[in-house]
Amino acid sequence: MELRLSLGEAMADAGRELVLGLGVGVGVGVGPGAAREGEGRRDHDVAAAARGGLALGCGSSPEPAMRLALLPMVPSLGFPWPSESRHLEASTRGFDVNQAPSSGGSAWGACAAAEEEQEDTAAAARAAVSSSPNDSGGSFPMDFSARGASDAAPGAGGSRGSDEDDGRSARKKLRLSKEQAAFLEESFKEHSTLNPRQKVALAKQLNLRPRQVEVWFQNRRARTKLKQTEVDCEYLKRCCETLTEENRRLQKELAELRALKTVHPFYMHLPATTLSMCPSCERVASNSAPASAAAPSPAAPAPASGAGIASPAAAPEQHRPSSFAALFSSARSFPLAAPQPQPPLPAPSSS
DNA sequence: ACGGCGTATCCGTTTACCTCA
DNA sequence: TCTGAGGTAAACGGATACGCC
Repeated sequence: MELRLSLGEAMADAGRELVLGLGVGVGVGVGPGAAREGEGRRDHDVAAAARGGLALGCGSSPEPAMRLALLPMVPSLGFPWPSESRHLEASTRGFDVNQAPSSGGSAWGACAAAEEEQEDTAAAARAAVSSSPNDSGGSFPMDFSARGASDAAPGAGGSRGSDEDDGRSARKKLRLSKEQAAFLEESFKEHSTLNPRQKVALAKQLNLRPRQVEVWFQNRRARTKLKQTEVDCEYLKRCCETLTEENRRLQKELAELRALKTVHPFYMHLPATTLSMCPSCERVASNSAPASAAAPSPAAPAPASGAGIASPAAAPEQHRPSSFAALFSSARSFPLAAPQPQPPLPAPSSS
């Protein structure tokens, strides 16, 4: 597995909240399935992923064993978004992959008035744009004029409006001004999807075509998803490394124990009460019952076909592990992230 | 129930624009 | 100063889902 990771600077600096409950078999559900909400539309999948939440499910577990909230939680700005079932609550969002533009006011507060008047807003946007061509947004915040807006304006109004609508053959790609981008970013932080009214209102506010706003949000969602995928890859990479290290440690321990058994084959046939506990068993016992040192060891022999985790509740009265099965059955009780130091091999008792 | 239509989003791709060596 | 490579982001077209009639 080769993973290349390139986290954005904002992501690298972002405050992160890592909630782990990782099982061994890491099944990955990023966005879809892991955070599906209700209707089962793809919109929700991406939106859920865009919220910065990662759910890693472990196989059969019905609920995600791990939730990764890697992006900073941005306080709600209280924009007046219309409540729709497909829209997500603002409190759960917080992605700001690129930057968090500092905007003094509410983007949607500024748009609210524009949203009220809904009649033929596309035509109004056209008129607004045509009034300020090639102005690189010098009159922010209330007058957004894109560079080269005059080129983009004629196609306003129609979904999938193309530059060829006005007879031009080559599409002219205009760069949004910093102010426009910041405004869109603010809006996106509040809601990652737009309904038609919001789109038109934003377009009018920014002197852009609704199609441009739509495309910007689409691309923005794609960027968020890409960043989230990179973060997911990084986490899975760390998981893989941890598990590899754990596997390596267990293999080494197994080899040592086999060697021990070969040197002293009679070791296994001695009565349990005459055996001295090997360091690994000591470790298992201490991990399983740290609070009750005087209590019988819970590291009882586990069935070979068990789930691999010795259950203290299921363990009958046992004094000491009489075989190495307890060791193997309890291996999973070790915390993955904190490999245990390797104790030296016990000097085999010759008595 | 089924199909047609309009509209929405997502995805992959193209391409204009920008930066830098 | 010019130029080409590479990156970024706007825009496009197709696929698909959903609601309405």
